[in-house]
Amino acid sequence: MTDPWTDWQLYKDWRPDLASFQETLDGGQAFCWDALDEFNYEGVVSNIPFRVRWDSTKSVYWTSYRLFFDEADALFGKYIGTEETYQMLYDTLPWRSDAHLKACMEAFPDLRILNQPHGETLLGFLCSATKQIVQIKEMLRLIRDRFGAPIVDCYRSLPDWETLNSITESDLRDCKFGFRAKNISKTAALLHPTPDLIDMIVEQDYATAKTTLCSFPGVGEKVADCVLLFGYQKLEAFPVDTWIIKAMQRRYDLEGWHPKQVAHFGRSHFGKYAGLAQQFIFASERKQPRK
DNA sequence: TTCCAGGAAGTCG
DNA sequence: CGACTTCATGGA
Repeated sequence: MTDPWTDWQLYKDWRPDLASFQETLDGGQAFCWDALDEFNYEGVVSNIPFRVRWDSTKSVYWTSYRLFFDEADALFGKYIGTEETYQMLYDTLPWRSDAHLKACMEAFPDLRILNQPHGETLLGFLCSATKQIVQIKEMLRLIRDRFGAPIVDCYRSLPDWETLNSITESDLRDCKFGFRAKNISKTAALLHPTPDLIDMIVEQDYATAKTTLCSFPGVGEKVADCVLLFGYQKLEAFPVDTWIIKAMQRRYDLEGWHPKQVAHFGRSHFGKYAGLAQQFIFASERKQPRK
C-alpha cells in the first residue's frame, strides 16, 4: 500500500515563524487540527483531509489525497489567504500608536485569520461556551467519528446542519456536548427550512449578519463575533471572551467594563480590522503562564 | 476542593 | 436596566 500523503505543495503566500504557524492552526480559531508533532498537523476541512507542515526555512507545505488535489489546492489558498492581503491588514492596524498591540504583533508576526467553512465554524463555536479548546476539539472529534460523512479511509467530515437536524439531543449529549446539545438541536431545526441561510450570511454586512446569527439559539454576541471573524471574514468583529476581558482591563485600563463596552472600545480603538488585532491580543494573553 | 473554561438565556428586583 | 442562576463537563 502506497502512502497517500504524497506531492507536498509549497504554499508560497505564507512564510510564518513557528509560533504564528502553530497559533493560527491550533490557537482556538479552528478545532479541526491535530498536532502529529510540533511541525506537522492533520485535519479535515470541509470534505478534504489535509496534512500541513512547517520547516525551518519558514516554508509551509500542504498535501491531501491525490483524488482531492484540485479542490484541496483551491480550498487551502482561500483558507489561509495571501501575503498581499496580510501586508495591507498588518500595516493598517494602529500599532504605531499602540505599544501593546505592537508587542503582541511582534510575538506572532505572521498570525492570520482563517477563512473556514460557514457550517463548521458555527458548530464549533456553539460548542465553545465555558469549554477549553482541547475539550471543544474532543466534542467535535466524537460527533465527526460517529455522525460525519465518510470521505476516504478513516477520515470523515463534520456533520452538516441537515445531518445535525437528524441527530437526537441524547446522541449529542453522548458526545459530551452537555447543555450545548439543546442549542445545537434547536439551531439545526431553525436552519432546516432554509438550508441556504447559513451561506447567505456572507452577503450581509456585519451588523445584519450579526443580528441573523444572534437569532440562532445558543448564539450570543461573543459566539456570533467568532463565527463572523473566523468563518465569514468579517474583520470588524471583535469577540470578547474571558481572556480578552482580562487582557483589556489590564493593558487598556478598562477595569470593570462589561463585554459589550469592551467590544465597542475594541472596534473603535483598533479600527475596521479590529478582529485581527483581537487575535494578536488573545494569542499573546493566552501564552502568558497563569493569569 | 475550588476555580475556571473562547457564554447564553432565563429570572428577579 | 443590572445582578444572579442554571446549564454539563473536565482540566488545572
